[in-house]
Amino acid sequence: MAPEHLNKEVKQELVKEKEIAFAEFIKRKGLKTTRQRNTIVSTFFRMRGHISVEELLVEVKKANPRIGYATVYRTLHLLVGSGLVEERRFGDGLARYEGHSDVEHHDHMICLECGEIFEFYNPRLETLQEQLAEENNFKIFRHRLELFGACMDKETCQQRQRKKVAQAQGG
Amino acid sequence: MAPEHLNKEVKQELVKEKEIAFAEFIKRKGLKTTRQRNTIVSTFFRMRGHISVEELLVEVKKANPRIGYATVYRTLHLLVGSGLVEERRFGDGLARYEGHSDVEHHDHMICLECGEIFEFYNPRLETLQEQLAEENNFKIFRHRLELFGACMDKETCQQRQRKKVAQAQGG
DNA sequence: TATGTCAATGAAAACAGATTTCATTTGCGA
DNA sequence: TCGCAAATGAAATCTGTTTTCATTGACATA
Repeated sequence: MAPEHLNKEVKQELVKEKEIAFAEFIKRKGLKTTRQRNTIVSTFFRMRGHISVEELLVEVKKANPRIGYATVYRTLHLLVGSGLVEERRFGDGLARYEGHSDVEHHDHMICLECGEIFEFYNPRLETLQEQLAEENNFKIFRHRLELFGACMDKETCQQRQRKKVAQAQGG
Repeated sequence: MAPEHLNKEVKQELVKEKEIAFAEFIKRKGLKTTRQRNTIVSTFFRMRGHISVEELLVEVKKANPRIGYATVYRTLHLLVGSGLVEERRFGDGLARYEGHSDVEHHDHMICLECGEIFEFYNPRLETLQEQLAEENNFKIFRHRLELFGACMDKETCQQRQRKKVAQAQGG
């Protein structure tokens, strides 16, 4: 269930949740709540997509024209630090920022030795797949990614596997 | 079969092939072969991994100290344009360059409507997976990535599929 | 509510990587 | 060999981001 299928009230609820989560992060770190930060954070979470600093600043200035680059940059760094926001860089030299979606699928890492299955999720991976699909005129409905290997935590697990694979290198 | 399993002669052969491929690209574009470009290109292909401009320049200067930043940048852009080299950007603000491997596995895009299977390969996707695995103390031996969706070329294919998916949104 | 402290702010300067400029050199087709 | 467009190299410039620093403001404590 991706965010675009959520209705408006639910979205606003999510925005509020994120603002609260950020406020908690700020408090936890012993930092201060300021009008500027509130403006920037709530503006950010109300925007969609991959947001550049420039784009965000434009919106922020509508609420408070005195807020400048520096504060936007600093607040974005805090957002990234809080884990609520992801920084991305495509080829154009601009940093772009994206709020995490809360309800997402996950991919898998599967240990061939001990059978353990790790779930993971990475937004960059998702975006990249979308990009590749778009370049190939393909529209993704769902995908499956499975990484097969060995978990490094368990020494024996890793070592035993290495021998097995040496003779039969599957791509 | 990944590059690290190839022996030394085969590797040198690959380097030579790439140099030739680049020379052909240069000729095709009506550009000129120069000592500097040859030096930079052959130095680059003899290096491993994700190479920054700085790193490359250091090596290049060992062969010809008069070669400067500008020429290295310009040559790298040509290499990227030729398709022989991939530009990457991680978070550190430095562009990094990586020569394609020739013998690689591929992933799949699968059209659920017409059943067509597209093969694709993208180095960024591979690298990202490696990064994620490393962050999770996981060593990848192989992986499988399948993108399920619809090919946009065929209008009907795309449209019909969209209806089907609307009711059963698989992640 | 008033006070003191230290983080936060904003404007401008600084910074860093990448690109462009421009005078000079060089590759290469005629 | 000649002519000319492309390439080079050093320096200047550009652009996105970070830092500086004087000032403001949040908030714990009195």
